Amino acid sequence: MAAETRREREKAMHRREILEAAKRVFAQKGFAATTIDEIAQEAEFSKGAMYVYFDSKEDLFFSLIQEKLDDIEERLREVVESSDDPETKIRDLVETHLTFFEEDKDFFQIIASEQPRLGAETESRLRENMRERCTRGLDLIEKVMQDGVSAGMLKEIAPRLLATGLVGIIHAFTANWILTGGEEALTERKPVILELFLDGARVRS
Amino acid sequence: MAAETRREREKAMHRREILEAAKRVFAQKGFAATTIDEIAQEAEFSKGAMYVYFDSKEDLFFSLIQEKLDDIEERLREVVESSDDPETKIRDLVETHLTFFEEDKDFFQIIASEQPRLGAETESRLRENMRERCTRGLDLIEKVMQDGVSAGMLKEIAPRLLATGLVGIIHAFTANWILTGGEEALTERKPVILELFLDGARVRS
DNA sequence: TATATTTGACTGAACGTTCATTTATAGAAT
DNA sequence: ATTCTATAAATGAACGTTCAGTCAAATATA
Repeated sequence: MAAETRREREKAMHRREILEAAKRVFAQKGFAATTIDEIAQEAEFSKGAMYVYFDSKEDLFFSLIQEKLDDIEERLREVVESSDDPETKIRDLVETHLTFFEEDKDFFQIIASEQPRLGAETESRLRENMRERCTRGLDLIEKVMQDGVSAGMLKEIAPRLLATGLVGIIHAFTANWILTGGEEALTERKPVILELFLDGARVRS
Repeated sequence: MAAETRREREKAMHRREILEAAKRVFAQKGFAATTIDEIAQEAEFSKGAMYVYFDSKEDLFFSLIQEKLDDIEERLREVVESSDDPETKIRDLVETHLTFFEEDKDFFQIIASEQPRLGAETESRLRENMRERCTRGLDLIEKVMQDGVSAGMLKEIAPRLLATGLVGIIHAFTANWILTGGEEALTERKPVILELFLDGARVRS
């Protein structure tokens, strides 16, 4: 009975297509400025079809976000749970981030513009959920930093700040990469990011 | 004739009040989700009064943004034009940024969430203007980095990337500061930011 | 009294959501 | 094979709401 019918396969496919279309529009306009009509047009379905697959605009948006956040969280968890030393973990963490954003610029644009507003209070359960997931991701990186400090590999700086700093650099470089057209691969910037984070910008005296 | 009447003074004052109120609402909800009615209520004026002082919602938003961007650009320019050495300039640059955001969390929230969408194409002249100003600010910092590299004080890394990295760290720390309630002064994090940017997170071997 | 300021009801357009209807499909009956 | 039937998928017109922006009237000021 695991045998899927063609209808089931097509329905799942259509759902995917709508999600992909929505991602492109949300990335360009942001959640509030995006209309269901635009998404429907981009997905080449009628407006009504949107409500066959999703309950509401919010539901559509968060289905999108959550899938991706689950994805990156899993990838980060794999890196963290690998039994390598802290420095290798940091290098892999950067690699994972860059690869992820390179694969999906649109998703980066979405979180880059919606995440800042997570600080503002809100009554939505879905937004609460998104904040929680983002926090969990940072927690993972913080853990790696904690290990690095304990191992004497990283300076005695609050691990949360180390995590914040590294993610900040990664995001800034990604934004810059998108802004400048994204010709070369984003992952090419991995060495510069690591050099900057690990040893800083100053020439040793 | 430079003598301002009370009416003129009051009108200018009311304009300020509306701008301040708008800033609070925009910071919490973002441009698209903010309504003129909310701003009017926050400012304790009628909706109609908004259109006495501003042409449109966009006009109101960009009046706000531009004033602040002018302000910080001027402050940064002062730092850059001071004839100190590159390292001092970088330290002052960080100080200036942190002081500015500490004075005005709301403004930080606004640019943090609207700036990412500047990458997406748009037909608005005002958005174009905002992008230009942001770019000019980064150009200024890039110039400092360029000087640092030329002076042999900074590593041979593309100055644009150095500027991007530093601003990324500053923004990340500011966002973290706001998210955690902002108890202690943001400027207290200046030493950590500088340590991180100049010498990195790794313990010297 | 004349002028400047402020108001809030109003307008028309845009939006999210619903739903009666149409279209497409899969299986049953002939 | 062909027709019939039941079900699922897709549509787009219609609905109620919200919102940016307007304006005639009211109020305050000089």
